[in-house]
Amino acid sequence: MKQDIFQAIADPTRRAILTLLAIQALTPNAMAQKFDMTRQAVSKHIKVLHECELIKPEHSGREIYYHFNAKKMQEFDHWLAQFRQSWETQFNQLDQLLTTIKEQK
Amino acid sequence: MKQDIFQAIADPTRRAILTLLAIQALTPNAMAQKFDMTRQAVSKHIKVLHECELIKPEHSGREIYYHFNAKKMQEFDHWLAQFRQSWETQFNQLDQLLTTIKEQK
DNA sequence: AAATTGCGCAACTCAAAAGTTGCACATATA
DNA sequence: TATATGTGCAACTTTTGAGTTGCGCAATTT
Repeated sequence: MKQDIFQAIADPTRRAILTLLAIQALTPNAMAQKFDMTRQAVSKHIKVLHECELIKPEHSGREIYYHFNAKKMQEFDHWLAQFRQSWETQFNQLDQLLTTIKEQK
Repeated sequence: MKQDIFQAIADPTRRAILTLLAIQALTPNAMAQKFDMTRQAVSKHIKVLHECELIKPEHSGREIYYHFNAKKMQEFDHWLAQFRQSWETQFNQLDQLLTTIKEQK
């Protein structure tokens, strides 16, 4: 069952994992040590992140290093794009309001 | 209980509501008609979006128009910023790889 | 004032997701 | 080969969240 990136980042632990992995690749055990949580719990988060391809595994002997996949994270950027115009518009309106108030003085 | 914006956008219906409201302000009833869903169900989504300030109510008689709050949506942009460097780095590495392959030909 | 309309709130059901425990498998080390 | 280590998978419990039904309140309409 394919996971969706929006749900993947909804969880604080998963966001923390992504922040860690953006700096350096880590094994599941290494991640579990960072958070006060069993390895299996972290492993489930890893599974979610992996299924939606936000992270990628790199096998090295019996260890698995998970890497952050920046390309996938860009999908948020694309989703956000539809709102950029809105916030620019709202800020322009704010500017206009401020200008109007200034002129009224 | 304060909601968090990451959880707010995790739900597809709430994302659809945000997309609608970015275009124009709507009442809860108007939203419910857009989706095949009871008004109360939409109302719960509105509550979540309102609690984390992604939308703002504007009372007009007995109707309530909900507006998209672009300023709040920018928080995603800020959160994403920490990863921008990562994906630029990864793309530069891809560029270098492609260049290397090209030179080997 | 009575009826209608638009809303929000609370209680309930049902499904999904987070976390634990236990197990199986592959890779390393003695 | 025997043992230890790193990992994923499955079953289970507990919590969370989406959606419905029913109710009450405030603003309009007749």
